[in-house]
Amino acid sequence: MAEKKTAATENSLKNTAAAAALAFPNQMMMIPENSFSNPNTLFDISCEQPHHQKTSSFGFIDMLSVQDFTTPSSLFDDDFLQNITPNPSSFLPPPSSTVPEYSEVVNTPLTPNSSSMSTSSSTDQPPPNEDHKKTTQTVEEEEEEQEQDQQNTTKKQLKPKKKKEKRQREPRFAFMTKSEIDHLDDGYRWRKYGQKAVKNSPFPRSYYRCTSTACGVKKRVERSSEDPSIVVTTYEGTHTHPCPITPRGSYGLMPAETAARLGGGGIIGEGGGSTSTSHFVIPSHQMFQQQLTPRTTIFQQQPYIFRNLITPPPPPPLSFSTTSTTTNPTFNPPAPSLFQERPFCPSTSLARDHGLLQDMLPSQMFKDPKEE
DNA sequence: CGGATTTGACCGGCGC
DNA sequence: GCGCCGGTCAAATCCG
Repeated sequence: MAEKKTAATENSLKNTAAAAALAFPNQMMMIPENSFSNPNTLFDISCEQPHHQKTSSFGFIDMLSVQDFTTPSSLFDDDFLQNITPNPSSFLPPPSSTVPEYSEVVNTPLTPNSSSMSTSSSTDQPPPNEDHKKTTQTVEEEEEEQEQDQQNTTKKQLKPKKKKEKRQREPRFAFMTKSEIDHLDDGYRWRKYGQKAVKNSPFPRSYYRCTSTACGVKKRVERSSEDPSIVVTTYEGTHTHPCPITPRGSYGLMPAETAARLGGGGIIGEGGGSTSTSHFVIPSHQMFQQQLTPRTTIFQQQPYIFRNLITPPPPPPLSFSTTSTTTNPTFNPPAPSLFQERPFCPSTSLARDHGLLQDMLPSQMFKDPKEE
């Protein structure tokens, strides 16, 4: 079970990265979490976004569901892939190889401003050496810790935890989305369990948990204090269940399993309940063009992989909440095929994702993070 | 009425 | 040791 979970975790990381890259080609950035407050990094790619932004308005859902791009582009290099998928040839690697939670990948910023992003890092990020320790941890240890962690989590965090052992965190993925909607619908059902005021920010941070039992995936949603139009969504953990999305429209074609591995990623649907959703579609060829623009900046730093997607402010949110790819009045989704063409083949999705991941991000982005 | 949200309290980690 | 802060709990409340 733990093994399964671990593998899933790894896969989620991989898939999420790929999906994010696919979905937000020219908007995606991976940056340290505390760089969220730095709008410059965002504007670097968002404000200057040309007209094509409209067509790049990828929804969160789309991002998570679109995976089957078969592009020859090779934007990922092995470094990154190995960090994300230590065992690229196999998608059932030993759990210890997962450790994406501390995958240390910092991408070389493509923008001048990005330096600010690379310098900052989350406070709870262990030093690289520690990462290594983690990665070299034995499978048993990992599993035990994960189980313990899970138990602690499921039972109650108020319970005394094992000393020494720092609470291990699931891999986290942060998305920055330019949206009026705080809680983007990703196809999963979330229950809000807390809200806290964010220091130095007028906007509170909301805490959500996947409502599915035994699924400990959490996410945090907050707005950038610098740019209120930007929503930072941070996922933590991996779904252990299929996406509960209602089979509406083409989204139903997305393999639930894959969605579940997306660490909060999923497909649009009723899942979010009252929350509105973003929905964007972009043609694959366009995506790849865009992702090659200089404004595409991707940062990764352990233990998180941050993806910043700046999506244009959605029209009336409700217009995005549909699963139909043609409901966006301001944007003509060229490719329902993005979803429909994708074979329902979860078992191969990982391999696909791997390839996608590799294809989606510039190799230079995944060079040695410490080069910064 | 059941599920989701709100919100104040609580806990643990961390820095000083 | 203490205070700050992020994260979580859980009772109260809201809502469909």
